[in-house]
Amino acid sequence: MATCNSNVMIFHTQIASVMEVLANAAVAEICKLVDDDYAVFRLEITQSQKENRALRRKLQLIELKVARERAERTTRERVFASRPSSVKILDRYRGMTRGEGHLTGGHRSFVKPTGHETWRDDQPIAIDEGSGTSNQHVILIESADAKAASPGRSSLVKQERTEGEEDPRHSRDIQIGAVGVAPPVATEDFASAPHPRAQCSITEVSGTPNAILKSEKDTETLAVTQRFLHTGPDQMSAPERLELGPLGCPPAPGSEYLLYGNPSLRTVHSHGDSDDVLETGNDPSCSYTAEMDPVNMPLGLETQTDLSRGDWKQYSSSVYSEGCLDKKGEVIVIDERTVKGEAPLTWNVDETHVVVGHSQGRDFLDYRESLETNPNVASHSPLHTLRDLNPVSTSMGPSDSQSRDFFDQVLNSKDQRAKARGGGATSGNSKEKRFCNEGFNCPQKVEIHQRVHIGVKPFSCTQCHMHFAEAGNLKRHQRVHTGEKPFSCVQCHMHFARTGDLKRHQRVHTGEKPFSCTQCHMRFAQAGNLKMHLKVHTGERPFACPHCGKRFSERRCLRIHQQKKHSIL
DNA sequence: CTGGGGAGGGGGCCC
DNA sequence: GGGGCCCCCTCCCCA
Repeated sequence: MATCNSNVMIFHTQIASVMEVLANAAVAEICKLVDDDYAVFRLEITQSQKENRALRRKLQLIELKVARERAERTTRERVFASRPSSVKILDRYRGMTRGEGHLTGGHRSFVKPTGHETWRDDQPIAIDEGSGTSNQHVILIESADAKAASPGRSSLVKQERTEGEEDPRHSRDIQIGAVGVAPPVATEDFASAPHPRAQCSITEVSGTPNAILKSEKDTETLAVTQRFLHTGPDQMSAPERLELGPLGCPPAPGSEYLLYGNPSLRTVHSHGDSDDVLETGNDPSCSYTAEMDPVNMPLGLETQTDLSRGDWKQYSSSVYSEGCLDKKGEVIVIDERTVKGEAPLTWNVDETHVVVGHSQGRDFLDYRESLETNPNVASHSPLHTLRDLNPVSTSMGPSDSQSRDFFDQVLNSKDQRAKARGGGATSGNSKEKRFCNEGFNCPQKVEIHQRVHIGVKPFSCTQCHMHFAEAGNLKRHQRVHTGEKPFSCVQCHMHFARTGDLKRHQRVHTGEKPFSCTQCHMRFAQAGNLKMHLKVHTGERPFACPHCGKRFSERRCLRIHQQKKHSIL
């Protein structure tokens, strides 16, 4: 019995030993697994940290670039300030101030003649005073060095506005300036920097105690920038230089394009080496996904105030593209996108242009008309809606009911406009249907198309105030400034900037009049002329003189009448 | 002086 | 990105 008990004890002891060994082995295995996972986790953390550092570095490069650009502009402006004789004041807003909302005439006043590469001090420039109420002027300041390096490109374009100006941009400037944030120097043209072809686009606000400038992304950047301006980069402290980073990006090229606006009204995923991809959701039909992560968007979102008060500038300036301008010959790289052509591109980060109207006033007119015909539009217009958007809640994805409402309203507005146009070969509901119910294979096209609806016009001309939703339109527009008219008529000596103009002109020679009146035998070479002619039959006289009540079929007739009868310019 | 046609300039937008 | 079309605006000219 004793022997049996002894054997049992030994057996239990052996079992305990085996279990201990097994337990130790299990613990070791678990520890090994934990260590492996921990190593992987650490690796992932390290990679994330590297990515964060890279992004931070990219941000710092942008900040430094802004500072350099501002310093350059300050220097230029000081130089130009000593040359008042080179200032030319042009009223480019004649039409708008007359309520015509059209800039054509104004443009013609200062578009340099073909063959003249630059405006010179001794070159006569028509100064069209236009209306006495005109309160906007453009000052073209010639830059000798820039002219030498880049003939044919005006160096500085200043816009002056008087105190009566109601331009929201101006209002924002006043608002910003009132708190004494910005120094009384030049504005920021984001990518203008020392470069042979560099141009400075200065938006100067006059009529205020101090020339009010652009807002800063944040106060820290402002402080560094101001020190930079006063001391220059070499005088900066080492930590500041380190913080701003080296000049990884070369100075911005000379620019005729200002890529106005804030791509981050919704997030534009166009980074890295990958293709420009807009992660706009699965629905390609005008899908719209916006992301804004405050954690990953450190550019002063906390400084955002309230877009409803007109702080779009601050807003956009804090979220401008983190892209880096680069110039490779004639290829300008912006945010990993390349734009070929003579006209380089420039980021202008100072504000977002959510433009519902445009210079010709057509869309503004449409908006007014919509107000007249549909009072509800007044409270649901894109303008109102944009103002009402919460600047912090930038998510405009389908889940955002407010944003959905916004787009519904904008789309309705556009639809109304299309209906107002009516009758066009491609106008009407079918066109609108094509706008939004058909998919876009290319995400970039989605983005471009979305601009149609939300009115964002990120491409801005550096030589005038015009903004465009598409880069191609900007390029086309710049022929207005360059005077380039590459299309010539073989039957006469006329030249045109566009093929369509030439094609239309050639009807003069061919006698083709494809537009016929259904009420009479009249035929016309242009649809617009037919439309005007139709008023003869309808007796439509929509333009009434506010002074005598006389009505006219055309606005021009009313204007002439007012000029001659009432001495109203 | 006004009405009306001819024609060019230029922006919006789609393909 | 460029082409093309649509549309609006304006100027010019003439009856």
